[in-house]
Amino acid sequence: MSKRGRAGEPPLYAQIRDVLLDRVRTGALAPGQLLPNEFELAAELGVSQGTVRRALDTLTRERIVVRRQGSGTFVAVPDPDEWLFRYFNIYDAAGRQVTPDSIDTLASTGLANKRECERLGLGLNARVVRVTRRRTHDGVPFIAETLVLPADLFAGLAERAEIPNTVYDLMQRDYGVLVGRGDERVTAVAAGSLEADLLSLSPGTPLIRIDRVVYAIDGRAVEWRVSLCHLTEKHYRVRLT
Amino acid sequence: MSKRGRAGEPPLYAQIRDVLLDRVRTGALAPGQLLPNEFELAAELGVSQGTVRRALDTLTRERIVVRRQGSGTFVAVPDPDEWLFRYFNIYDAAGRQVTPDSIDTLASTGLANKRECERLGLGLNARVVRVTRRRTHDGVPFIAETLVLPADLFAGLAERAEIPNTVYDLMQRDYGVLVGRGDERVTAVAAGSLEADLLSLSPGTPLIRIDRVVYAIDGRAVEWRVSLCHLTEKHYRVRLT
DNA sequence: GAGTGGTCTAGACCACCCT
DNA sequence: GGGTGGTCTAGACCACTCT
Repeated sequence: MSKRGRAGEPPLYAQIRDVLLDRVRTGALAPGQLLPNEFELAAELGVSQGTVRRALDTLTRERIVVRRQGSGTFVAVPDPDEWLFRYFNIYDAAGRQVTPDSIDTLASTGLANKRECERLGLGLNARVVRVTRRRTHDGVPFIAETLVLPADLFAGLAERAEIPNTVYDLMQRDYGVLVGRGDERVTAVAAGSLEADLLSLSPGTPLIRIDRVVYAIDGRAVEWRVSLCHLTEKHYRVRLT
Repeated sequence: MSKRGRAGEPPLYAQIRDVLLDRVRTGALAPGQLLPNEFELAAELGVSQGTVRRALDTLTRERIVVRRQGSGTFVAVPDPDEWLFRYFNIYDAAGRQVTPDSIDTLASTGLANKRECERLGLGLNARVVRVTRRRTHDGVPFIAETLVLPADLFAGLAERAEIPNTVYDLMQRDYGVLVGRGDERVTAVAAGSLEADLLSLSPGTPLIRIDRVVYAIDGRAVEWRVSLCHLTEKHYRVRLT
């Protein structure tokens, strides 16, 4: 890392961000841990306090760290509820975010098929963990979904006694995979006989099909999920900015 | 505006942001206009250059201004293509954003009904402009939509010879309404006989229903739109962050 | 070369949290 | 009261754009 931004090199504050992010990724800084204050970090890294601040501001926006005035800067702790809601954008008629439960969860491991390799960016002969489940609201099933995850990243996942309601904080807590962003493709489909059965519908009922790929902060795809949702008095919410 | 952040007062950079935003809103700074440089603004407003920079950084993120190193800071010019794509999140199978055209556009003015008043936050006896149209891709109609706008904000809109393909840059160019954000509710519905006719489908075909309210930067609702979309080989894309 | 925004530094004071 | 992040200032140098 050089002091002056020589040709093509990223600015100092971005380099500092990367250094700190690496410490979180490798576990040198663990979730919940208090970071040194700005002046200590600045001295250690050989930059000014303002540059450290700028790096920490970036990490705050990326939800990697949490800053509390008067207390300090902490590595963010993945919170199950927060993660459940962050990617679960279904709201009821009154505008309240819906809290789903999971039932009939089944997990297995197998060889990835062509489509799975494609969506997850895996090589040939890669193994995947597949999870199927139904999600309910007030006891009524309204989503049937399948999750596909690279088995080498999540060893032993299929053998766990229980798959939690949200897998994203599990990824971060137990497997050290930092979730960064996701990409969804939404379409409308007619319920087939399978979905009709799972969700107690007439075949042909219109459903929302959400095809989601989630990427780790380093860009690797870590989950492909397809959710078929029957939305009555509920909707999928998108904020346009 | 006070120099020191006294109890409860927003920070200086936020106050400066508001001052500059007001100049854009009132037209004192017109779209495309070059702003004074950071030092001139700082001198004029009685703050330091760093504080002005921070305000301008905020306005840049909000897409109110555009900064070009070596050239200066300009008030953003609403660009039809940019605005069309910004809120039109439909992509084809190859991942390319779809460019829609409009046909059969009809506009009229009338008294707002209860639902319209509700969604647009209008008082009783308010008038609205209603626009219906179909949108096509490669000449094939795939969306039927209705737009509802407060008539007092958009005087003469219904009488225009042509309603453009995207109304959002029109709002900003011709009516001085700065578009800030939108909120969409997505559900799946079965095509009724009307939609089936408009989009050449069999009744009962699953459609995506997008119910959108768009708000100006000052928080007023400026459009309520319902789009019924038939997505074959296309999808509605959502980025999760 | 003149002018602009982008980066980086150094230092001050304030508001807030904890003990 | 001592330590932390949040704000604000002043000034330097760099990279980029235009003429």
